[in-house]
Amino acid sequence: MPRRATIIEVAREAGASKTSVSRYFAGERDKLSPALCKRIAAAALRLDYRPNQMARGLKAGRSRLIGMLVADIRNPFSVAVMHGVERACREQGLALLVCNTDNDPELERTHLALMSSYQVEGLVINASGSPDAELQALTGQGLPLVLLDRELSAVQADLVGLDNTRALDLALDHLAEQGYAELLYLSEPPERASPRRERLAHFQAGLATRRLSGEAYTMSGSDKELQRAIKAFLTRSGLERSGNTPRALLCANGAVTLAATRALQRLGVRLGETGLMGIDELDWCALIAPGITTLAQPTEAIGRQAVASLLANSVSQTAVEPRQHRFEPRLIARGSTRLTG
Amino acid sequence: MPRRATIIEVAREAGASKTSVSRYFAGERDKLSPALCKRIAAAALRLDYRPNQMARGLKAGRSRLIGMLVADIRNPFSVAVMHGVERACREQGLALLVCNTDNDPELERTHLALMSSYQVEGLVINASGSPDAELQALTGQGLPLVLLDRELSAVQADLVGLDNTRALDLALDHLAEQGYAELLYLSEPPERASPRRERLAHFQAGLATRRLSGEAYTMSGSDKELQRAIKAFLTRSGLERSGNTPRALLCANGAVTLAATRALQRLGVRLGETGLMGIDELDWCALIAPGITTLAQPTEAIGRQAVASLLANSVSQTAVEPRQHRFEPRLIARGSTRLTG
DNA sequence: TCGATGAATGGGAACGTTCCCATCATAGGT
DNA sequence: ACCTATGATGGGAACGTTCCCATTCATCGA
Repeated sequence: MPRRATIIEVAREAGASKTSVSRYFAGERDKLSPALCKRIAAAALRLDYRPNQMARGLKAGRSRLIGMLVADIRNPFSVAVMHGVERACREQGLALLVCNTDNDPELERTHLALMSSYQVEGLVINASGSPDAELQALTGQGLPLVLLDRELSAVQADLVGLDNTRALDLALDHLAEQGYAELLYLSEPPERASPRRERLAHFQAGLATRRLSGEAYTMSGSDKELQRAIKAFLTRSGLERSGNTPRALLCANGAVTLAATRALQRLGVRLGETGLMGIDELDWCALIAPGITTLAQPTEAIGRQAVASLLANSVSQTAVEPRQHRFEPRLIARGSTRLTG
Repeated sequence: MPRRATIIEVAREAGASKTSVSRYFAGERDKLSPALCKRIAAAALRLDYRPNQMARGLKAGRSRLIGMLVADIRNPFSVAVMHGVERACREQGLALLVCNTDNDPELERTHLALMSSYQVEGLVINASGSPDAELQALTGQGLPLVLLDRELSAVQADLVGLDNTRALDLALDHLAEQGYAELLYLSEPPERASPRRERLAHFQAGLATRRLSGEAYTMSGSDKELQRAIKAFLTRSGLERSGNTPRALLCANGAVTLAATRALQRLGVRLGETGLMGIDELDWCALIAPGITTLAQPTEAIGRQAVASLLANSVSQTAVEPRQHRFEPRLIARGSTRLTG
């Protein structure tokens, strides 16, 4: 079983020194004479040489590795962003070490330690808990961090994510325009995740100016419970105006949209007549009866920006003020927010 | 900015030698006296020491890294398997380096080289092209490989994936049982991906014994084309029996199911009356009108088995005969294969 | 009492790089 | 002709580990 060739063997084969070979592969070919370059290239090809990244990482402290910590890898939003991150990394010649925490703060800590032990050069973090101490330690060591989607107040780092203010403005405008007057906002528990809090807050804040009435429900447990809450919202008599005003559900993210759709189907509700709108665009939103209206996040751009921020922060070692990169959602209007009456 | 502590510093702090500290962290604590263990533990804690995996990987040749090459990271099936792989790795103290090739054979080659340069200890490969030469080189170096879902005849490696024979038997049995007699099998181009070929072959092979008639259509291009093909299938007069026999569509994977569902909706077809069934279970299959019948793959198990195979092959250096691990799908019967008439 | 055994511990080379510094030739300015 | 700047190249230490090989010291059977 042939061992992999080392830089020394290439050097010997090419009749050069290991320094020259190292230079060649470190992209300093302009410092080498064309003749030497050619010899090294030939030798490397003959021996199928590839620089050992472990050795590189050890000596130079440059692992060329970016870590990405994802709260839930089965969330299509996360995967879509990851796709953007991956592309951006590739363009920079970086590899991506992915860790999924399954929303377990304990596992999150473990994985953070793991990534740091691999000397990652940057970390994209979609937090599940609040590993503040760990992250502070890492930034303290000069490791560039980017927070993805979820904010962590104790951590000085750039944030990339959705412009939640804009998102809720868009959503509320659209729903109001379409004639819905009473809204039920559905969200997962907002305590731990900052976008949930922000969205909820902006939902509440945006109602008055549009003369909408609305309330929020937090999905804590079972589908059953959610179904009951929706039913209660839909069947009770009008609040502000007399008679039955058009009502709509607004879902805080893709998971909620899924659960809400399920519940509405069980209740036998006709979409459109009862409005339904969700943040996050998913494959199937176009397929449910008249189509579900969504706000699509520019996931690819978010991913790319995450890497860009990382790179920017690793260049300027001086601790710059953390920046926020908020991206605009795109409204995809479909039948679920079209009153048929 | 504090540099990270090294093994030497821990040794000094603990009043021990670096060898002992190394032993401690390599899991050879039983070779150390309890007193020394305690001192080292305390020192490591005080200095927040973490072994440098790059150095480890260099010296011992053990990177503790597993590479996973995914053809399409936005495919929910791939992500689900990846989730299983990740869990299994975690249990073994392995980290996962993920590369997405976006179905680009060229990129696949690049990523293979990348992973090998990180000295991964095993490779899970969901191939997009046929990087035979590269993979042979890697196995030649003693790197354990596992093929995921897609077979590569030139490569001697275990395969984990779906039992496609069983899958098509299940599908055809179910459809026949439900009273459908004429089938249209929809697939993406079967040339390059072995499961597509296998499924198609077993579809064709399984028709006769069940007295089904069927044909296959390959989705090459636009939704429009697919829609036209489906329409042709549905509207032409009965083939074997006179009159209109019940007809059904069978989709080779999740992506096809999505496209077919879209097409059927455009055509205004009622599901059930026209049967629809797909391989791969997706979030939304339960949500489309009467529910779409699917064959669910045990993705988690597939992922775990991939890692298990890797581990098995890295222990026994003797080239064992490659094994195939074929998993049974689970039928989830829904309304889309229930004749209402 | 003594060498043999074995357990606990430590010193140092090696893993494959990078990078500082040295060397050497060539050329250019005086 | 000489000194120096410049460019091409190479030697060797170092990065933080692991692991082979000592070394020490207590224990034990004869």
